[in-house]
Amino acid sequence: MRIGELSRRTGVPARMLRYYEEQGLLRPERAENGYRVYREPEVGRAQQIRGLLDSGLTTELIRRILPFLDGPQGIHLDPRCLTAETEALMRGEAERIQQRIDCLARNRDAILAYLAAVRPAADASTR
Amino acid sequence: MRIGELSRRTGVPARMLRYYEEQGLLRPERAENGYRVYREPEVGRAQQIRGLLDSGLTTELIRRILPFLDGPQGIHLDPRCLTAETEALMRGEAERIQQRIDCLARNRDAILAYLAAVRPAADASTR
DNA sequence: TGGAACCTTCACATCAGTGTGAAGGCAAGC
DNA sequence: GCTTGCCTTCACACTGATGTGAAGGTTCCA
Repeated sequence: MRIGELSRRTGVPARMLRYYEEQGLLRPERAENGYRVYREPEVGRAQQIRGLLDSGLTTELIRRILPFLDGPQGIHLDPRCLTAETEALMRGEAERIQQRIDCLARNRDAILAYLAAVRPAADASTR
Repeated sequence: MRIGELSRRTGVPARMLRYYEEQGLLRPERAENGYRVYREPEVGRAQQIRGLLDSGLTTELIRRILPFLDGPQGIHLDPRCLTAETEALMRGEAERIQQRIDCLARNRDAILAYLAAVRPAADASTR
């Protein structure tokens, strides 16, 4: 598929898909006329990148951990490519991601606790 | 305490503390000489703001939900101030925060699953 | 054949968060 | 006193992510 369709299917502006490519996050092939050609897996990939960026990760970090994140089932990288340094990076990043999660969860809970306290019945009725 | 001490205690640069104030996130009092004077609760508050910014929330959003987030125990806002619109905003934000959490958790799991698969023993030994 | 809708690259602009430095006032110790 | 360090405001600059527009090539359909 071309960039327009991927944009429509993911909700990610075409401009951003080009930017992600520029940053080394997506590597679409090219048709003979120069058009970008995306395959099916790029749909999830683009959304994943979007989510991580929204969560405060930088393109630089995403680029480094993305190779290890190929979907729920698959480990697509030869373990021999994993240097001790890279492993340390990944453990550190997992930890920092965890800290973000904890921070967000605390604040989500605070919001929900407030709402539950103010509108005791609403929580059940609106869900 | 003054801005320097708060900065040292929180790890947040003084420049940023001034910026958060400019954005309406912190409201320190002023000494007679014009110096900012922070109280004890601002320590946690500054760290909370930092964490939320790092997690991709904007100062504008933080400013709007912060009044409802006054610590684990306390609801410091009169429920009569909660309009239906504000309540909807908060529910929406709680949901978007949840989406961020889910995204981060998925990727954290992917990282850890990869590491566990590559170094089956390391996970237990390094923790 | 022509127009509509898509694609390309290039470039400039905006926004939030952050860094940094200048110029000057205040406070505490030698 | 003077120096040192902290504080103030103001301002300019950078970075990363994003918006937007220009100028031009491609695809497709009527």
